[in-house]
Amino acid sequence: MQKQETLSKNQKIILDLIEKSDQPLKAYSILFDVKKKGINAPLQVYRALNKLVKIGKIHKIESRNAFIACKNSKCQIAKATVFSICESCEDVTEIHDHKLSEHLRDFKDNKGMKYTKYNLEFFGLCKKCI
Amino acid sequence: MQKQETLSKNQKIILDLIEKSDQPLKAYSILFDVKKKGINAPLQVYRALNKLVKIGKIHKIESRNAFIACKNSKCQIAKATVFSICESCEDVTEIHDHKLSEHLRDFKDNKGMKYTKYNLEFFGLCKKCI
DNA sequence: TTAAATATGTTATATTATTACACAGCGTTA
DNA sequence: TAACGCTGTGTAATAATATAACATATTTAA
Repeated sequence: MQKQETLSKNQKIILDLIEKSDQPLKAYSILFDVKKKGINAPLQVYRALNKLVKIGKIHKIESRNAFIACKNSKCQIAKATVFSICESCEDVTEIHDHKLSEHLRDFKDNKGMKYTKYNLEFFGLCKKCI
Repeated sequence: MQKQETLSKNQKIILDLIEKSDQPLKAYSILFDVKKKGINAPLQVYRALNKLVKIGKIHKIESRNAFIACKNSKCQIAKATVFSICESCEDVTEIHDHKLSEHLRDFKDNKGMKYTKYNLEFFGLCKKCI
């Protein structure tokens, strides 16, 4: 909870914007929208985005280069993310599936690698687009 | 098998290069390397890459914007990919884990979405970098 | 109260990817 | 065989995504 309160001015502006959207936003579309709030340069946006990703307030949809708010209040750290993406309407939903999370969390390869994070993206067609 | 033989000139040149590397290559580094073979423009590279991804000969590492050859002869279609990525040395390995694949293949959300594809990337530290 | 860490603002530039246009080769089919 | 669709090539221009470098301010903690 206190994480939210210690966000800086730019971070708050950008998180607000992303939280108002239920779909992922792209960096330059964010930039366009926050110009009226005095944020003028891409770097200002990317700095805020990077921080927000780091603290788990938002996630990056890697295959789309876009950023979506995390609705899971428990998810303070962006270390385990699962998304479904409709390839027709581009609707993106974050998935919280206990069983799946367990499998992913418990996964061990045979190379002795130590995992700290994962990102899973499912692609297909949503109900509306089938 | 016959897919390989029907690749075009540019597609072959670029697949050869990627297959010689055990690590992912970036589009513009590929472009640099194939200039001596007469491929001069980014678009020529991206067109070949897109085709090779589509037929499953290579995969895109989304979090790195890089392309790696698929070593799995069965994997003709890029529809189910799992990678481990070392965040220190950037070593990337494709993972084939039967049990994990099963769980991912069988996953159903509660939204009636029809999945055709997924991509999973694990991040952490490899044995050498721990 | 100084140092370290974090954030800001700005300019320029690097990196990644696509649009648009002209044309070539190949197999189908009418 | 000619017309067509499909896939691929080549080239130029440009769009979209992201970072480097520098100067300065603010907050935090010792």
